[in-house]
Amino acid sequence: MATTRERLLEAGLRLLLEHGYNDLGIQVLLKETGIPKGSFYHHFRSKEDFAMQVVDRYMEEVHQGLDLSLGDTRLAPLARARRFFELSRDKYRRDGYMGCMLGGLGQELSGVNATFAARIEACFGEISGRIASCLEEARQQGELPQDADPRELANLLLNCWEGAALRSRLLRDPAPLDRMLDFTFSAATRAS
Amino acid sequence: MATTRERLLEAGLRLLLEHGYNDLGIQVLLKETGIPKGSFYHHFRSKEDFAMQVVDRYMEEVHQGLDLSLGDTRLAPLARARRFFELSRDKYRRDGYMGCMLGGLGQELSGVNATFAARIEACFGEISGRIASCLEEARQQGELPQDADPRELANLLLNCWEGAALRSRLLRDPAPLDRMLDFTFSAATRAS
DNA sequence: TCCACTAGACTGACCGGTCTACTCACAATC
DNA sequence: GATTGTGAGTAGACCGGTCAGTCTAGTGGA
Repeated sequence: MATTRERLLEAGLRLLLEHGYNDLGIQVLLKETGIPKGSFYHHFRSKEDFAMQVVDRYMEEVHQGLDLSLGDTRLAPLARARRFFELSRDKYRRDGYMGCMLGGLGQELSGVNATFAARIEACFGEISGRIASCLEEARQQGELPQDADPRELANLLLNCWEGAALRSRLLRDPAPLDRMLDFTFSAATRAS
Repeated sequence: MATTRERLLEAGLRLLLEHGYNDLGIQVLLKETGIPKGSFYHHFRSKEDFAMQVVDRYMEEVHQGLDLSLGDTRLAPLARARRFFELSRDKYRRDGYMGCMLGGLGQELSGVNATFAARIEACFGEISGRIASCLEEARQQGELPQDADPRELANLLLNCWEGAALRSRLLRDPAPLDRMLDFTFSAATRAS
């Protein structure tokens, strides 16, 4: 049996994705996990602290996905980048197409909570940075135009992906994700 | 002085964009407007009813933007579509780059409230539909490849826009919006 | 007179967070 | 090796505050 802390974070991943931050009550989390309140506040300073640690946990999974895809040297660099998004899409399917937690929490909280906004933006920065390295490799190998800007392109892919993930969440359907990938990747190879 | 109902909706536009749904208390709305609770519940059945009407109001503004841009026959069809997004960007600037209310409420509520999810998706459908008509015209005039699919392309533009709007909200910066427009519009003209 | 509307006190439920009591594995002591 | 002390973790009753929503009273124009 996993530790109390791990069980809370695990449930947090699912519940925060579904409910968002403000709609998720501590009591619901505790009821779902069968863990009493005293334990929760022993392991976490506050609800906000908890959510932050859930985000950390979420990012661990994201980085695993990046390791798996960008590190797959059997693929050409551009295919590795695309593979990351495809792995993400597969993860979304397992979650019932609820989209991306970063996009969800970012939208909900960035208007009010600067700490959260900064954390989520930092997460996007991390992801975008790793994709950018991969795209730079693609550029050097001639898969992208020589004058392409890998960092800009990585941010663009990520942002468009988040938009597609929102639409996918609304429709509970992966189609917007695939359409976005087809369009942006075929466009990226064609122009700077 | 505007009517009580109008003042509430007006404040709702601003406060829902900033706080989202769950973080916005009725009391805050009433304090900001100086309107007593009895009046609120005279004009609106519930908080959810209120938010729905704020969305309706938001969509009126969106349609005005669409009228202004897509109806501007001095521009070529493709430029009209782009103009709509530029007008939206200008509106975001006036709001302090808080992104799009549809994206915000969609992300926050679509995991829990099916009524809201359907309403927001319908809004996206309306917008996308009007852009698609414009893109169809662009296709007929040869601005887009003959085999381009205007409806798909319109959805794609809108989705990518929403992603860029989220990032713009996180950064309080319009750059992601402009980058997205440059990339997608130059790509759309080039390929199907 | 009538009714749309204003006005705000009030309600019960629920919120995040605190508090004290308790359990139990394990280390220190003789 | 039995006894005792210690602290991490469990357990849930409880707290003040806030929530959406209700209720009754009053107001003012038609």
